[in-house]
Amino acid sequence: MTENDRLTEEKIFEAATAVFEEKGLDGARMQDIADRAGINKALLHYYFRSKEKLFLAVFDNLAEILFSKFAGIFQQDMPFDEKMKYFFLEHMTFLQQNPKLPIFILTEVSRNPELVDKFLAKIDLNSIKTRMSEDPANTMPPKMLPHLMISIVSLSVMPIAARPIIEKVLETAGYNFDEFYEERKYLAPEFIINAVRQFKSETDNNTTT
Amino acid sequence: MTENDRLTEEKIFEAATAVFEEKGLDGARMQDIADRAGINKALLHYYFRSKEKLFLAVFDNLAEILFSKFAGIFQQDMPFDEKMKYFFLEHMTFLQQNPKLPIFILTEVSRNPELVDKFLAKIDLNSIKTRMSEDPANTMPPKMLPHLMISIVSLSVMPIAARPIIEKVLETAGYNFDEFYEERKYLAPEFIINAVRQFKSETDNNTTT
DNA sequence: GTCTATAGAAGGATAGAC
DNA sequence: GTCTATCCTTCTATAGAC
Repeated sequence: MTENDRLTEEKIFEAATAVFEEKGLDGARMQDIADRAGINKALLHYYFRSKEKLFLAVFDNLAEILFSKFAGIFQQDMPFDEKMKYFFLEHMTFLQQNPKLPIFILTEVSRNPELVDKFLAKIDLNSIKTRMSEDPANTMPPKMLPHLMISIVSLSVMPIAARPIIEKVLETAGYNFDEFYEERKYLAPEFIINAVRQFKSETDNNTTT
Repeated sequence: MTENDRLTEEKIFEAATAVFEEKGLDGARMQDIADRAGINKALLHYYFRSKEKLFLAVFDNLAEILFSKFAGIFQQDMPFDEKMKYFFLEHMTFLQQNPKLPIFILTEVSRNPELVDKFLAKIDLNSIKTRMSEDPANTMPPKMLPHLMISIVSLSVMPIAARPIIEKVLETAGYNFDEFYEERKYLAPEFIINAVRQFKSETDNNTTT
């Protein structure tokens, strides 16, 4: 029955992931998770002891997924401009398929900052930094790197995190969110590339002056 | 006792604002709000009937504050570059003083999108659009305006919304969040201005070709 | 208007049968 | 391993005294 075990535990885990992602820790109900998994509440506790432990397992997994997505893409070995185009295409498509993920992580982390430590340990930040600083960025002071990286992530994440608001505003102006989002996959990297190129030439000017 | 009424209702409202902002709708407890306001639970219901009604009052007020902040700043009458510098300085300082506000609004709206309608009615989107399109942006297609505006807001909001994560990552690299945040008040507008300037010259090239 | 006391419902967790 | 039944706590909400 080990096969059966695995299946049940997995069904619970998937159901819990969906419910926590949708409702958050406080809004999630063990009953909802049980219903969604097609079993009863008692089994949840048999497999995961408590709501908190179940939540931590789910959070851990989701945080890993979200952050390995950053890391994986940044670590691609290609020129900066290509990397930007590749990142936004991949990352924004990923978020499209996981629209609740950013808000879930941001909210839970905001209300319980200790959660951050758990998943940051898993990520090799240095290798991302190295990869990023290989390209045009090496013309900028190291201090600028965090700004650049956070700008990149901001442009990618916000449209999904604020989707209900953006969608309504766009509708008011006669635009469609899905179209907007597809456009943005291509415009966002241009935006970054332009900003960096401009910055680079400014730095060059300063240096040559 | 009308004076006293106003005071009590206001105390409750302030306490509720703090608790809802911190814990969200599901995590907030009427008991916490009562304690914080220095009264008892029964009085909450005397003034606001139910938790939901109290929440709606609080949400409404906070959404108004957050969005009037956007609108007010964008409506300033000054050249585009100045407007950007002014916006990031004002807005990021405002968020610094209200760090829980963005996550609160984003989370509640994400879990109950109907909330959006309520506060969007209050905002004059057209006047913002007009103000924005007066400047360099009138060299870009109208379709680009939403992208630009959402990019601006993204760069301003994300550092606060993701603060616990960013803070830890920065620390790992030997940087300090507060310093980073102060730098960003000045770097973010440069970033936008550069990206737009570059775009503008590209458009010009295309036009002259 | 403000309080104490309590109703009534819901949710997390466990006992015990199969 | 899975279920039913139930305990116990917590939370919203109200009744009723002052």
